[in-house]
Formats: sequence, structure tokens, C-alpha cells
Amino acid sequence: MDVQLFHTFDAVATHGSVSKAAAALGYSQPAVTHQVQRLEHLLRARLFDRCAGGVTLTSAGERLLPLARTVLSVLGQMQADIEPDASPGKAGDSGGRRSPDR
Amino acid sequence: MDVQLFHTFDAVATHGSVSKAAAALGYSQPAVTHQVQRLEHLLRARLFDRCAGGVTLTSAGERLLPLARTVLSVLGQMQADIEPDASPGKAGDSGGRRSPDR
DNA sequence: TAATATTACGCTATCCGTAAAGATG
DNA sequence: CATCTTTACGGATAGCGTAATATTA
Repeated sequence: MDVQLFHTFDAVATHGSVSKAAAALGYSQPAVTHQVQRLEHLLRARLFDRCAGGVTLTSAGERLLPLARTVLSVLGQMQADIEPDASPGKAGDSGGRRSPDR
Repeated sequence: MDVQLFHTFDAVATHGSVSKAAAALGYSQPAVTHQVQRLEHLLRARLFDRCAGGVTLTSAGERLLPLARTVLSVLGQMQADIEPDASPGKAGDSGGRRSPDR
């Protein structure tokens, strides 16, 4: 289970639309659809009701949302707690090059 | 970033050994080594000190461990909160409109 | 020497993007 | 009819396992 699924789920829930979330995340619409389907399959629960003009959270989706955001929050805290040790001022590697942690 | 990396990190930290963790998780030793390296690269921090007879947590690893376990805990809670809706097998639907199984 | 961790290499599976189809107001 | 979501398909990337190498008590 990739954490990106939670990012995508959060974006879709926030925007109420797959296409808007895709644009915001920099993914194509089908990629977002697949990620949502993948998460739904992993949790064995339908998270959105598909409507023509967008999507709406199901009750399971509404229960999931705060938990997903908690996970994302802890992940951000993780980066903050680790980084001080990661760069102790030594001339280690890249001087400014930062690869996306995905 | 797959959450499996946190499971593996937790197992290696708990067992103090890559091979023990691999056996416990059902992975090969190289797979666990790669997962740890991947996590270290993603966080840009060394998490273990490699010794001949095993591995020991660095200070960064010690700081990461509780956060990783928090993530895993929330993930478990997630399953518990979702499952009641996934297969309720009940009749009295409380207002929720459920589209017919496609 | 024995046990442990790491690196090399090939294969499989997963995932994304483009293109086409279905559904709804 | 216009917009949005979903499915199909092809290519690229990532991850695991087996095998081989290095290091240390």
C-alpha cells in the first residue's frame, strides 16, 4: 500500500472530483481513477459514490478521511524529525539536489 | 513510499538482524536489505549501523521507530474502522444510498 | 571457517499515460 | 451535446528472488 494512495484519496475528497484532483496532483485522470480503485480494493470498501458531475464520499470514505490525514501528518512529522540528522553540515552528497520521495 | 517499508523497518529494529526479519516477514535477505536501503534513501538518513553480527539503530533510526509504529497503528485502526461497512450483512440501511452492485 | 550483510543480475508485476467507450444532466 | 468517469492497451519503472561477493567474530 503506497502512501500516495492517501494523498490521492485526500485530493479527490477535497476537490470532489477525479479530474480536479488529477490536475492538482499532476496525474492523468485514469491514473487517479486507478489509484482510488486500488485503495477501495485494498480496504474492501467503496469510498466514493460515482456521479456524473463528480464524486461524493461514502460513509466509509468519511470515516477513512481523518485517518488518512493522520497518516500523512505523521509522515510529514517524520521528515521533520529525521532531517536534522540527515544533514549534519557535512559535505556528503548532492548540493541541493533533492529527489522526490515517492 | 510503501508502508511495507515501515513494517520491514520495525521488524529489523525489533530483531536486530536483517536475516531474522526476513524470515519473520517471509522475504529473502536481499529484499529486506533493499527495503531498508530504500527507506534510508527516501529519508536521506542512515537508520542502522551495519555490523557483522547484525544491525543496530542509529539515533535517527531510534527517532523514526515510534513514528513508524504510529503509522502502522493508524493503518490497523483504519482496517478496523472500515471493515464494519465493508461487509455489514445487515438490512436496515440508515439513509445511505447504495448503488446496486455493478 | 561460519554467519551475516551487501551487490549483481534476470524476471515478473505494478503503474502511468494515451486512446476509446460508457454514463449522466 | 458536453462533461466526467471508467476501461483497454502499450511501454516504462520498480521490486523480489537466486546467485555470487565481501566482511567479521
